[in-house]
Amino acid sequence: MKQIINDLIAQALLELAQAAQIPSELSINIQVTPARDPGQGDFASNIALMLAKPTGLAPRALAEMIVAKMPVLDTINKIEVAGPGFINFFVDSGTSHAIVQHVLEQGDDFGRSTLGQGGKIQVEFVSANPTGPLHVGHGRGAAYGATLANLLSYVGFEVQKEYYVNDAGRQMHILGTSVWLRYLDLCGESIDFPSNGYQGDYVWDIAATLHRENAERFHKDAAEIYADVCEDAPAGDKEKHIDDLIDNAQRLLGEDEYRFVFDLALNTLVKVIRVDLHAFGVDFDRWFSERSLSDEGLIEQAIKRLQDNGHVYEQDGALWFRSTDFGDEKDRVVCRDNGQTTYFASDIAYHMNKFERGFAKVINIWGADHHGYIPRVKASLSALGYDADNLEIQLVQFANLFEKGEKISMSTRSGEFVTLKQLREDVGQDAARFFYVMRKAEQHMDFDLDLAREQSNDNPVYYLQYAHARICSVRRQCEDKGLEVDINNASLTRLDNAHEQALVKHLGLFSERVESAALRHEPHQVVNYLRELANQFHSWYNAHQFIVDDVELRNARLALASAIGQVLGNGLKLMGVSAPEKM
RNA sequence: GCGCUCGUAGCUCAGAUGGAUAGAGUGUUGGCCUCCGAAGCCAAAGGUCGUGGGUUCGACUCCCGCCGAGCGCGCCA
Repeated sequence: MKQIINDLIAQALLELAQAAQIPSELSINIQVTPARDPGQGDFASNIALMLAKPTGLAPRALAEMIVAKMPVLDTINKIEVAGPGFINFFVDSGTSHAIVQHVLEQGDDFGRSTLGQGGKIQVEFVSANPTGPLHVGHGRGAAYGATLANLLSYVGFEVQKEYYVNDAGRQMHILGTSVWLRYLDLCGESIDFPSNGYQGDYVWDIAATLHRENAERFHKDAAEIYADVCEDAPAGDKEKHIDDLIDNAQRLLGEDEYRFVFDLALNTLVKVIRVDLHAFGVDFDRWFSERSLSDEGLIEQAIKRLQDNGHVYEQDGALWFRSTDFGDEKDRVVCRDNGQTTYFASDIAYHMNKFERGFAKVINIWGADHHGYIPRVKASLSALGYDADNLEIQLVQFANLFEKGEKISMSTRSGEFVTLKQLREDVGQDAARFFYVMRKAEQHMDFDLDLAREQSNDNPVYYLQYAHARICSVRRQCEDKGLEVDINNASLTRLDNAHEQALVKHLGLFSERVESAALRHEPHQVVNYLRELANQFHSWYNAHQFIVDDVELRNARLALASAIGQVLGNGLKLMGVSAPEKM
């Protein structure tokens, strides 16, 4: 309908141009928006306001001219000029009502589109270091990423969901060494656990498994372990302290044995994370190992390609990528003076690999604390010869947790955090998923745990689910009463009160809203749409009886109700939220 | 100091490419179940859109200054 109106305006403008009443070469961007008020019809365009200046005509006069040139269509009852020069379109109710039939016919596919034309798009999200279980801070990215992937898929993209596993690097070594030290404790050694080690209970669990299955295999003497180790904080340097311990662990155990402990810790936690996410309704198509990049020589390849393109120089014994040539604020080291490549070098190789895999678009969902990292990654893509615009980095702000009115400070290192699993068990899967995507990603969000726990029945998600359950209940009532119900051939023109007309109009906006939410990466748009739909439904429900003696009217109302239920279900499914038939 | 994300009702938040009278939820106050599910509906109240300028027919939206919040600014990951 919107497109039809768009065409109408375009045609009218063309005729006006041909009649030389307006200049012919105008850059026009016709805007047709859903009207906000029934008195303003169904759709409105501000075209006359926008063209007032370039044509030198008064907005209202121009609007009248445009309207006069518009062909008469039987799908549009009335076109009028209002306000400062808006053109309002009143769509024939029979035409509007067709949407109800359309929804019922399309069913679960209503709202789908081919907008993406099968374009390959990758969404990488969560990608938390496997140094501990996921906590509530990771939940937002998980829920958001999964929903965004659903949306993109729904509008016709071929979407691949990926988790980048940081299985190389210092943090993982600290974890491996933490596990080993706990293991030594279980072996009876007296261990002064490093302040910078990972202190969560899960570290003990992994150490216990290591001890149970391997007995004394990795047992070394505490005196040797602490030989030549820098003193821990507060007297010494806690960073140096842990690094020395890692060095000793590698030396005493040897490469293979050290790797065994390291991999046990890594694999255990990756599995914990995968199971947690699955329970949260979030599944990935691929878990990409950071370590595989160096194993397969991709980091070398990436650096060589940068060198070949002339974007690398040597200084102070290190290799630098001249990212300032591409807008970064300073150049970045890719290979240290000790010969080791940096984390950034891995990331360059990783992103190169993403595009080598043929993705037309790559979306990274990052915590907002990584925003300073964006320019250098984009710079590296440009330097490698890719269009950096095909990498879209979506930042997600942290959710501040509040409990008993106080902000909870969390730290993976200290083991003090609320896990995603705990949250899910507290407030329920549906509420947790819904809560996270209710708000715009860039918006700072307060997450009141007490409220989420104690008032979970007041969570907005129930408002939507309740509407769906009510609709199902009405259908059950009809069955119980043995009433004749034929929603597929209903006389939809009987839907003539204000509530019904508003609902019909709102149903017609779903597809467009889903597309907008997908392209703009804003799942909350769907949430808001559904809340409005549920609200209109509840109002209608309270104002009118559905199960009436008039069969024709009853069928019409049940058809509309069913269509609403269908759209609610489709929308909730996109967010990973269930649409219960009973509550 | 520089950069990024923000600042909208008591609180939590919506307000796409600038458009008509800035909206929900929650909280407060008052109504609605002999009637399809009251986890609902209706009504009232609540605002200098952080602030000061600018751009124009029109600014919550765009530009600049300032105030305030969070986060970044390593040969860490």
